[in-house]
Amino acid sequence: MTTIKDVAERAQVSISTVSRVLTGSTRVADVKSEAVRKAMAELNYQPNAVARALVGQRTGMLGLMVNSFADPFFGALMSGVEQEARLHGMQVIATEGHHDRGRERDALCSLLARRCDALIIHALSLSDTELLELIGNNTVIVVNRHIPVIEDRCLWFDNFQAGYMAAGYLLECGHSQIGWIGRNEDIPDNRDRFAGFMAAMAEHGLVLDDIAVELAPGTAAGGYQAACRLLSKHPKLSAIQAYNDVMAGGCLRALHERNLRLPEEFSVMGIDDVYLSEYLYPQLTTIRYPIETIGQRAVQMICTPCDQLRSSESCFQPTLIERVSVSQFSPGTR
Amino acid sequence: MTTIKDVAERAQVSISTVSRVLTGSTRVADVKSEAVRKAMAELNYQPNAVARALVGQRTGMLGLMVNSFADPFFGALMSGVEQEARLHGMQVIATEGHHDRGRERDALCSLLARRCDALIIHALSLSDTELLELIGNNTVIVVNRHIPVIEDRCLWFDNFQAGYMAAGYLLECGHSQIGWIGRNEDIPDNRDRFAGFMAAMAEHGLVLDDIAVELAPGTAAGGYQAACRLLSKHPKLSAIQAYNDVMAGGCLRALHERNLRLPEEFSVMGIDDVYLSEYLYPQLTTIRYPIETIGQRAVQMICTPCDQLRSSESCFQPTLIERVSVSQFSPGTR
DNA sequence: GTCGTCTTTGAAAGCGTTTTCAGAAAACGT
DNA sequence: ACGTTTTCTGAAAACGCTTTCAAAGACGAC
Repeated sequence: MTTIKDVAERAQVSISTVSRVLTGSTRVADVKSEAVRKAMAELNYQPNAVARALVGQRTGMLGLMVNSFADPFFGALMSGVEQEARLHGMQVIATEGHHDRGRERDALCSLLARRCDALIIHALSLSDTELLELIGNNTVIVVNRHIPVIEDRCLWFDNFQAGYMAAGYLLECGHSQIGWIGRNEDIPDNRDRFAGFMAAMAEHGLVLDDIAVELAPGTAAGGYQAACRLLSKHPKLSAIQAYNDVMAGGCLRALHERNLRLPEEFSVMGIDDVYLSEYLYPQLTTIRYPIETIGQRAVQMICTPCDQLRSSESCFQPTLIERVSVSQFSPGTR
Repeated sequence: MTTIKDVAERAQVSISTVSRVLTGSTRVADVKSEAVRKAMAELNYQPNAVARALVGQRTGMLGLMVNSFADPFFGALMSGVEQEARLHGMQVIATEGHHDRGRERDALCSLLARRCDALIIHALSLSDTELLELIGNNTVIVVNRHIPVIEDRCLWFDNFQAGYMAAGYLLECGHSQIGWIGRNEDIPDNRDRFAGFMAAMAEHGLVLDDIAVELAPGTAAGGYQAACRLLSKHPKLSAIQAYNDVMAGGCLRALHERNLRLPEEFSVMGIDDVYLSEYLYPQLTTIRYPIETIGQRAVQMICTPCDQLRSSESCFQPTLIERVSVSQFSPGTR
């Protein structure tokens, strides 16, 4: 690799001068500056970002931890982060946490050791305390999580409202026999969405006993299994609300297998609005979780000086995406 | 940030000694080693990876360029890369190329400037020459592309065979009126898959004129549009072969809208076997592109000494994934 | 012609490590 | 008790850059 020294030699100047034309910090005489530029081009010189980071105490790297790269939800998050990062001349360095405490811990340590200028974290398994301890006083934005102590550095989603809105929409469409398919892990997202769902049901005079609930892993297969159980136990159901789009996808399969015409005979609703939901048949009516926007926003919070940052909510609100999978309840169709 | 110097001071030793217990390169007396370890723990010391990289001429970073993080195909690639990288103690640093020459160039330069130990590249827009020029003599694995000059550092997929296999399967199922939905961009993948498709058709005595072909952007929407055109122009079709799963997804929508019972009345086949295809209805029969494996393999090629590397093919072979979307042709069903 | 001011430049220190080198201390053999 | 080997340690150089500092010239004012 050619270094600043090689350039200096070739251009017959000191390395300080080369550095100066590189950073543009100080005026250098046109003759020399030209010579340096020529030498750099001839040697195909590329400044060493590692050395720069060491002396400048700034790596230009943005550490990102997500659960899994393969999950479209995180794909969207990463895309949002990368786009905005590029705008600010930063490079994303990413790790998977895999919903595992040890891995999440390792991943964070690794990012920290690499001296990222800031971290964007989506951690599922670490407790608030552990997380806080790990991040120390590094610049960190926590995504999809509300940790009161560092509320100003969290961006989260109103999961309660999402569940509430979803159920509200189904009720509005005339459904009253609505099943819930949730995750069998006790994570806050699940709790809150279910709580929102229940709140809407309660407002319509429906209480827990009336409601069909099945829990399963948060995968398509899980959604499928839960739907199968739900359908056999509660034949009068006319709609299902799933924890998220992925589970809703599995749910749709179960319904197709029973040869139900969708959405005429049965309605399904998701939450998240991932990439996937447009491809499902019928296209999934869902609640949008603006995860890509949250990714962008996180980077903005990091890269924009506080006073320039248009203040905005840390809690993102859900919006209803009306597609095809939910229809007006028509009794007796089935 | 606490440095090695702080630790040395607290442990009453020189920084050399601290460094030695850190790397484990040389024996140090138990007393001192203990003292150092204690000091490190008390100060919560974490070695600075940047400084290490500078002196060690090794960053432990693996640069990865893909088209888009949000695309499930690349999600799978990234997952494969990250898993294997972690195994080798390397950190992935990722960029999007966005199928844009300028961006791909910038992205590569950025990764190179950061002195990644190796690069894994999926570039769509850069020409072979440009790519070769950019990578210089850095360690690089090129994915999904066959550049003869550096064949030993390429991993690609037998797209011809994939197209051939897909068409072969449809023909085997008794279909003879088969449409092709391809991309309207002239990229090698598309060419090769189509060529394979045509070769299989030719073997069965079908020539170009008999075959319905529609081109569109390589998205679900593109697949949908192409399918609509195809179906209206060629009412006798009983099957469609799509360029990939995503387009096949759009294609399925067009068929659903026509109220065809799938797969009894119409068969659809994809290529890639992305995350998505299991969620489609009916679940997509497709040709598997082992992209995650390719990602792992790329990292192995980088991190494993040549002599230990079980030699294996650079060209990955397709496999048929039989799901539901293709059925035996039964004349008159429709 | 002398002085002060400005511009431009190179030397050198420093960023946080690893590693080489050589010296000190301990252990060993006779 | 004395040389010799071995073990352990600290000083210092190096990695490639940025930035401070001070010196050298250039320039204008008096």
